[in-house]
Amino acid sequence: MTDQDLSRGTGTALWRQIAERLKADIVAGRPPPGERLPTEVQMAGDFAVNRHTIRRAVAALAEQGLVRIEQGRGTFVQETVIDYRVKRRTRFSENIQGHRREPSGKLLAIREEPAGEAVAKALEIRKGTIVVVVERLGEADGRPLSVASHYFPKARFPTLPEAIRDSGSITVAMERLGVGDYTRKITRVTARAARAADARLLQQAPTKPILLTEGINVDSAGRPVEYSVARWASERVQMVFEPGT
Amino acid sequence: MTDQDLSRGTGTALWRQIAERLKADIVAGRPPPGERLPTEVQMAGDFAVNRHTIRRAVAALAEQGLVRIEQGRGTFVQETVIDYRVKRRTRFSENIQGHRREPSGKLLAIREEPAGEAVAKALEIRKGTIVVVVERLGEADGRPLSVASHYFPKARFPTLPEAIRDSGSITVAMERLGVGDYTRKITRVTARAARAADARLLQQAPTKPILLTEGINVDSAGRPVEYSVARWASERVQMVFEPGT
DNA sequence: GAGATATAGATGTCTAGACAAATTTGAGAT
DNA sequence: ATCTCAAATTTGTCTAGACATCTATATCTC
Repeated sequence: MTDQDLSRGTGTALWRQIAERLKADIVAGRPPPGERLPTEVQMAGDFAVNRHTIRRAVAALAEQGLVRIEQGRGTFVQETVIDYRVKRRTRFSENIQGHRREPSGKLLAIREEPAGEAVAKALEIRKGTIVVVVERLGEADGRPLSVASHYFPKARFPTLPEAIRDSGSITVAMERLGVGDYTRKITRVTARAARAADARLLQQAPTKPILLTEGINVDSAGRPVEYSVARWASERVQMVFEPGT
Repeated sequence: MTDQDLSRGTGTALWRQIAERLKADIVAGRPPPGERLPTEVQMAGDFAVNRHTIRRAVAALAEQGLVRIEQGRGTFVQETVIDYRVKRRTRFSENIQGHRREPSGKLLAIREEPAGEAVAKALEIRKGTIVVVVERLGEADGRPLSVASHYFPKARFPTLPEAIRDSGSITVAMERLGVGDYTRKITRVTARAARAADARLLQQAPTKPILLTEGINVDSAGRPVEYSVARWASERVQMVFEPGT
C-alpha cells in the first residue's frame, strides 16, 4: 500500500514520519471514513519497522481524533466532521440521513419546570410559566453528536411528555399533537468551553470546546412552539448556514 | 517513597494503577508543583516494574496536563494556573467547573462578631452591628486555591449559620433563605504578602504574594447581602475580568 | 435453525535491552 | 574565577518477544 521509504537517523522519529504518512493518506481518503486501517502487524511489515513503532504512530493519530482504535476489531478512520445544515426546516434525523449515517438518539430526561428568563422570552410566554423540557442525546453511527434541551409551552402541549415517551421522537410527537409543520425562525451559534457533564455525554476531551446553538421553531401562524439549546461536539460537527436562515 | 503493592492480573493494567497512585500523590502535594518526580529508572525500581511501564503511566499524566516531561531534565509537576473569571454572577463552583476541575471546599469556621469599619461600610450597616462570618477554603482537584471570609448581616439572615452547616454550601443556604438571585456589585483586586496562616492553608511558600479580592453581592433590590474578602494562591490563579464587571 | 464452543485474528500489556538526544555536572585548562 | 569539554544523568526511540484480552467467525451439538 504505502512504500516504506522512511528516513532513518535524520532527527525525525520514525513513528512521527509514519504518523504523518498515515495522516496524509487519511485526509486524502485512504482509507475512507469508517473504514479499517491495515492491522498493526501488516503496517509494521509495510513500513519495515517493529509493531510497537506503528502503535506509537497510531496512538498519536487516535489522540488527534483522526482514528478510533477498537480492541479485537482494528483501527478505524474516524467519521469526519459532519456538516449540520441549518435551513428553514431543520430536523435532526433528516440531516444525518443526508450524510448516509444512522441517526439515533437517547431520551435523557423529560421534566416540567417554570420558564426562566431566556426560555420565556423565546417562547413569548411569561417567566415562571410551566414548560416541558426534553433532554436528548443525538447520535450518528453510535457516536454522540449533541446534547439538546428542548423547551415547549406546557399549556399548549399538555400531553407532550406522554406522546414523546410513546413515540420516542419529538417530531412524531409534535405531529400527533397537530403541529406537523413548524419552521425555524432563528438560530444563534456560539462556542464555549465544555462543561464536564456535557463533555462526558459527548465523549469529547474536556479541553475541547463545544458549539452552542439556540433555536426557535414557530408554527405556520408564526407562534413559537419550541425553543432549544443544543451543545455539539465541535470535533465532529460543523455548522453550515444557508441563505434564508 | 511509594510502596509497590500493585495487584497483578486483576484486570487493571499496571500502568493505570501506577498512574492513579502518582496522581493521588501529586494532588496531595507530593511532590509539590514545580518539583521533580523520581527518575523513570528509580520509579521502575520502586514499583518493581519495567521502565516502559512507568513511561506509559507518566505519559498518561502528561496528557492530562498534570506533569510536564523534559528530556534530559526530568518530569515535573505542572504548576496550574486557573483563570478565575469575574462576571456579574460569580460562584466559586461554577467557575472551577468551567475549568474542568473538581471544585470542593472546606468550611473552616462559622462565627458571629460585630462589624468592623470596612465590613459595615460594605454592607451598609452601622459599625458594631452583628454579622455572620463564614471562613471557607476553596479547592480545585484537591489543591487549595483560596481562603475566603464571607460577611452577612445577622439581622437579615438570623438562621444562616444553621443553613450553611446543613447544606455545606453558601449558595444553597442563601437560596433557602430566599435570596437565590444575587449579583456582584463590585470586585476589587490587589496583591499582598501572605500572612503565615493563609500561606499555610493555601500551601504556598510564605514568600510568595497572594491575590486579595473584595466583593459585594447585592440582591435584586440592590441591597448588599454579602461582603467577602478572599485570599488566592497567586501561583495557581489568575483573574480575568470581562466587560460589564 | 439456535445456541454453545472452539479457533483465529486483532489490539493491549509487560518485559528486556540497546542506543540516541538533551541536559547537567564536574574536572581541567587558562 | 571562567571557559571548555568530557562524563554522567535523564528522557526518547526502536527492536524483540511473550501473553492477555477482546471480537468475529466457523463448527459442532441439539
